[in-house]
Amino acid sequence: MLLEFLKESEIKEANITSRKYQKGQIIHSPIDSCDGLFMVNTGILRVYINSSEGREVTLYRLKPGELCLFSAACIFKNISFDLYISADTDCTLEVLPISEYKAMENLSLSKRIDEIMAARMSAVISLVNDILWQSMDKRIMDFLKEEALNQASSEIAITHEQIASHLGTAREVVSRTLKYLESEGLVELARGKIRC
Amino acid sequence: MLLEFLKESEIKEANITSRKYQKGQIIHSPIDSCDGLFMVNTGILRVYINSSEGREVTLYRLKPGELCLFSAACIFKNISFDLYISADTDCTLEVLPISEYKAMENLSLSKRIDEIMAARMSAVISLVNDILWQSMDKRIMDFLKEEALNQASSEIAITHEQIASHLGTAREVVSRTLKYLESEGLVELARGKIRC
DNA sequence: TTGATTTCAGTAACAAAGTCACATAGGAAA
DNA sequence: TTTCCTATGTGACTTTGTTACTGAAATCAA
Repeated sequence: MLLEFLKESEIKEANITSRKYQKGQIIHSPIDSCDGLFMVNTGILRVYINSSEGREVTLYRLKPGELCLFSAACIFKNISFDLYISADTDCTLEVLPISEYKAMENLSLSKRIDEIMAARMSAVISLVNDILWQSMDKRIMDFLKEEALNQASSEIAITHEQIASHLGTAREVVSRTLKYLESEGLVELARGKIRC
Repeated sequence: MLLEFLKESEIKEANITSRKYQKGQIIHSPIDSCDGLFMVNTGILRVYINSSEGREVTLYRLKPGELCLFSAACIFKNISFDLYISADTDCTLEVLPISEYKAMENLSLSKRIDEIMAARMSAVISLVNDILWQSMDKRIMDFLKEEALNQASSEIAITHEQIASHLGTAREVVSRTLKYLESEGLVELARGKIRC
């Protein structure tokens, strides 16, 4: 899929490889600042940041067909954030080594990256909007619905702690809110899973 | 300054114009989705979003020499956010009409836009970090310090309401926090101005 | 200049969300 | 079964957001 953005001549030279990751594995952290350009083939990636106290928040998730830019953070100057990327499910990626990307002079790829960047910006701005102006009830329900789609089941395998890490809040807050949602009949709770 | 990214031949053809705005004026809103590519010559722009209840939060600010991408939102597909841009101080901009940008096939300009976009992303991610994990005290003090630099004076002309709009919170919260900061001797308050 | 109006700031009472310190409960492993 | 680890529950408290006012300072109009 990565190939569609490359010219015929580039495809021949490009040393595109494939990688597999298991659910939960960390694919990229600030330590490895220049992995390559990833294209998601199967599975879902989670892109997130960390607070100094170890709390997390998911910025956006990447699905099959989507290109992961910041795994190759080094190609962008002026960035000062520490992004982490992990496998939200088992997944396979296509990787274009960064040296090959840098050697390319491909206007359509560059324009395509402009667009992808704008889409990621869109996601993060939408996150700001949610954090500031949505109630925790709604954020949790929205997250559960999305997760039910991702897992293709209304019975979601997830802990309160994991939900808290996605939403950037505390586990206790998630537990408390889920209890309330259960009392309203909106979800059913069990250890490590939620039906909605 | 916009010119430095353009080729010789493009400069000749480019119909770059200059615009002036006064402090507080709205430069771009979701209604005008395609103004052109702005370069800040003098002054400071404020890029922000609005909640459905009319609350605001500043995503980032643009200073002289910086390029404003989302004033030409139409050049990016996949964006679904409603950005507003206003003049934080009196300012002058150089404008490259969007039709001219679209006609260009300029790899270095496109790569440059990748980088600028990454820098904006950096700012918004840093905002997420602040909103989630910084105390209001610190966010307000940091904002005041930045504002003192921008206004080149420790006596800042600003209302509590305006600070609240920058930080995405309520005026009452700013008033309460400023009172506390004043009691700690960190700021001096007067109607419409703050010394820090 | 004075009174009316608008804008800015203060405040109290309450609600929602985050923090801290622990208690309990379900499963897995020994 | 007992032990232990992980997940969840809960109460007390702090911080931030909301609502509904009040009063004070600036501006405007006659």
